[in-house]
Amino acid sequence: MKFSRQILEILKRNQLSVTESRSKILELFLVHNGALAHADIEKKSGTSFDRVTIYRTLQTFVEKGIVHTIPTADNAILYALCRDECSEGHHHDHHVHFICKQCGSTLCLEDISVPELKLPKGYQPAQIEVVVNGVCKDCR
Amino acid sequence: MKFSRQILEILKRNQLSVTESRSKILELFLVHNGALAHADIEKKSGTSFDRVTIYRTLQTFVEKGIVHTIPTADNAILYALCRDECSEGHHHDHHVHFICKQCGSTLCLEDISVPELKLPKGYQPAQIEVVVNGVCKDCR
DNA sequence: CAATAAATGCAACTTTGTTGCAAGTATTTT
DNA sequence: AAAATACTTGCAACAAAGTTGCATTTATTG
Repeated sequence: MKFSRQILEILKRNQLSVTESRSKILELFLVHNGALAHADIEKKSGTSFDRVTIYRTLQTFVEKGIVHTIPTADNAILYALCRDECSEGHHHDHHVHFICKQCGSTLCLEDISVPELKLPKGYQPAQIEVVVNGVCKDCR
Repeated sequence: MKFSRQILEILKRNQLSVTESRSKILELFLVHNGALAHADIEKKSGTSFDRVTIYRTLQTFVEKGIVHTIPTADNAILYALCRDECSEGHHHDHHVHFICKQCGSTLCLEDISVPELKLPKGYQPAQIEVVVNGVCKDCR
């Protein structure tokens, strides 16, 4: 049960007790550096955790703002690490996600800013999700 | 079994046989003028159709480009009518959807153009989905 | 109107996600 | 450092969402 300082730090900061499943799942996100679906985690963790535990862990992470969900056209829920700026319950208002058609991996492009949108009269925007589909730099 | 000229026209144009479920579901989309989830259709059609039929009808409509799916944060698949410009299999490359927090309805804002995005080097965009969350003009 | 092709409904099944509760593990307190 | 407390986990059972094969019904074509 020796996990990196970083992992312990993240969990502690969010007032979560440090358990093996949380540490391990968080490690997966840190290592993978992209979005993961529930199924990915189930596989990559080596089937060691109960399905329910994974569901609950992800849910907790979302609530704490450690991770956020990404909507996709084919309706698989994807989860990705938030940057430090994400505070509890309040994620970035603008988010750009890139899904590669080839390798299927999903990346958060948090450096890319979402341009202003002109909405019709009367529409008040609160959050904007942008999902770009295409070919990533490794797959060309 | 008297459905509007428009409905027959859409089905015919897509080489689909005119059946009651297809006509009725298509009518729902035309009347509702917004996005519908599978569950909405099940309710609004008056439980007259089998669940499976609805799944298959929606799938067919998506394949033919009559309808497209909208990714949402809470991962319910939404379907919305495509404009005429959507040809088979090739939908709009840019799409703006607005989901109202209050009334929950989802609209396609196809008149709104998606601004250019600057992606990091090597990333080739193919399709851009923009989902805006907020308050619609009727709910203010 | 008959022949053919396609769509529907049913049943059974798979996959995905949820809930309550007993047992186990982490944290806090002394 | 051990006991008390609080939280997490895994199991079982369940609910919801989606899929597939096949017999029956419905639409289209000549």
